[in-house]
Amino acid sequence: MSLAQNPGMAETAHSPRADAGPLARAEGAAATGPLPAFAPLYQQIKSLLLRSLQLGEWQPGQPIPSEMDLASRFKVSQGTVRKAIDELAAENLLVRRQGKGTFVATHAEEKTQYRFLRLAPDAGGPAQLQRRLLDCRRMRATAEVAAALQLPAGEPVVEVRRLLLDGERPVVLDDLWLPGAAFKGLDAETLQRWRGPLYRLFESEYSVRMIRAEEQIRAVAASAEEAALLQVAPGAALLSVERRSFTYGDRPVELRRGLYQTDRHHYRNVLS
Amino acid sequence: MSLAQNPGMAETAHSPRADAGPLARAEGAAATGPLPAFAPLYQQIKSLLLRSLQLGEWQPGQPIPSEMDLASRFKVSQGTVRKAIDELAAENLLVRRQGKGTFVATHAEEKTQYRFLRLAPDAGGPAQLQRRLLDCRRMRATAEVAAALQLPAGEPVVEVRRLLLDGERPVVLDDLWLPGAAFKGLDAETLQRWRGPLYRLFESEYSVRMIRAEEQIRAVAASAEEAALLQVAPGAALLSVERRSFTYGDRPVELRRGLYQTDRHHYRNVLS
DNA sequence: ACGCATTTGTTCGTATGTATT
DNA sequence: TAATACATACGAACAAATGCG
Repeated sequence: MSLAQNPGMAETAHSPRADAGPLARAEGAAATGPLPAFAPLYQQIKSLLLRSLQLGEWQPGQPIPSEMDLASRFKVSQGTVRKAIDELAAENLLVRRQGKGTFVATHAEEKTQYRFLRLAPDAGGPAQLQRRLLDCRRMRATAEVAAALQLPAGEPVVEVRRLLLDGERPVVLDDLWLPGAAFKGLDAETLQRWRGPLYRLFESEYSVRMIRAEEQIRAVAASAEEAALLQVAPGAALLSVERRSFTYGDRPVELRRGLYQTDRHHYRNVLS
Repeated sequence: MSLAQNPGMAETAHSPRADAGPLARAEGAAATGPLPAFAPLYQQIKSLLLRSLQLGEWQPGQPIPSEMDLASRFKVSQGTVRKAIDELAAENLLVRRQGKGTFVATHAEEKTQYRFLRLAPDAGGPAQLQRRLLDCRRMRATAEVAAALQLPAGEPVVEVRRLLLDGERPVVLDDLWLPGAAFKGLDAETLQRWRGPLYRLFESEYSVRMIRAEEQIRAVAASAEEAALLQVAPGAALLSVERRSFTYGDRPVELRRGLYQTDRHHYRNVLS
């Protein structure tokens, strides 16, 4: 598809509005929902790149075409492509590597094992936690889970419960729910076999890439069951971290409720 | 000060290293500490802008010179200045307004009253909280407070305790410590008179601008005193939010410990 | 109410620097 | 060493928003 059908554009028509028509229509049909009809060129390019990411044209960890290739594909200057990529890189959807290319971000190679886990030990370096699977079953979504995942009530979901341990000491009790349709074949054995972060499994085996998450954090008192699993006294104060994770197009694909034992760890956050 | 003393630079020497010498020396003398001797031009411009902000050459809420003015002052192109400003704007130190100019960020006009308060009601819009001052006294820093504020032990500090209330209901109990030297004259009466966020007071009356903060979040059990103030049962689970706030040059200028009552509110965070 | 000047925002083009293969 | 790809830097032109006369 040609972005700029007006052949004289480069010389005479720098206005983004002048050429926004055809592209804007194409965007309106994308799964991300209707976009403003008129937008700067680089925003339109960004939307096109986003669409290619969403459609899986480029896979996580793989390079996207070079800036020059994209510029000629979209019939815009390299600088315009660059600005679009800049924003996607700032949103952690792409990763630039000088001399090598621009790559689709992946959970498969992040140095920080846990990009989304903000728990840190009070003393010492980053957390090194072991996983212990407690449960994995298929069920029908409760009203709450269905609402969080934007599914019809009663839809099949996968429910997982697990522990994260710092040596012998349980630190996190995670309950999470996934849309059953997107995670066909996910079961206890799959999870048992898996070494590594869940989001890496989701990405490599189920083509579901988490790109963003929202958390609601509270202090709660441990129930008897939770206390037993985390080896604390019933009623002890725990951090409740309720997370909704999203993939492309702001589609929620995971609901997770973590209970953190914060005697020797804390949740770290940076405000700026 | 001229950034590029080589008069032929604009025409012949686009290499950032070729002209980094004089500027790099100037940077090394700045309060932000030694910087890498060689850096891209726009990074050097960014450092110069940062220095002007730190020295108060441009005040919060006021416009900085236009991109063209800065370009001619530093003898670089407008695009290079632009990239430096872009980064400072991304860090929330500057605010760009099309058609008006670029302004030094300020706490005095943020729509979100509370840029740093992440507490949100479970239902309804953003929090609207009343302040109630409980205590304000001058004291000598404990070892812990001194370490957090990077002061010698025993240095004078201001200790403040206050409540934030949602209507009749206490929601936040804040204890905070400030370096006494930087906040001369701050006392209970000053705080009583003040309407508005503390950071706005700090900025306008004491020329201390918070630009960044780090938080450590835990779940704790309410002490008898805390429980009484927050009108919860002793031992109830509360969110403990320990915050260190920084001004230019990563200098810590506030230690704050908030206890949040999270029955009807939650701490909101976004991961990306 | 209108036009003009100013300032940031967008877009193009070109050249050179730096890192990787 | 050469080719490729991203990074930096310059310049130019026009668009859009704002404020002033």
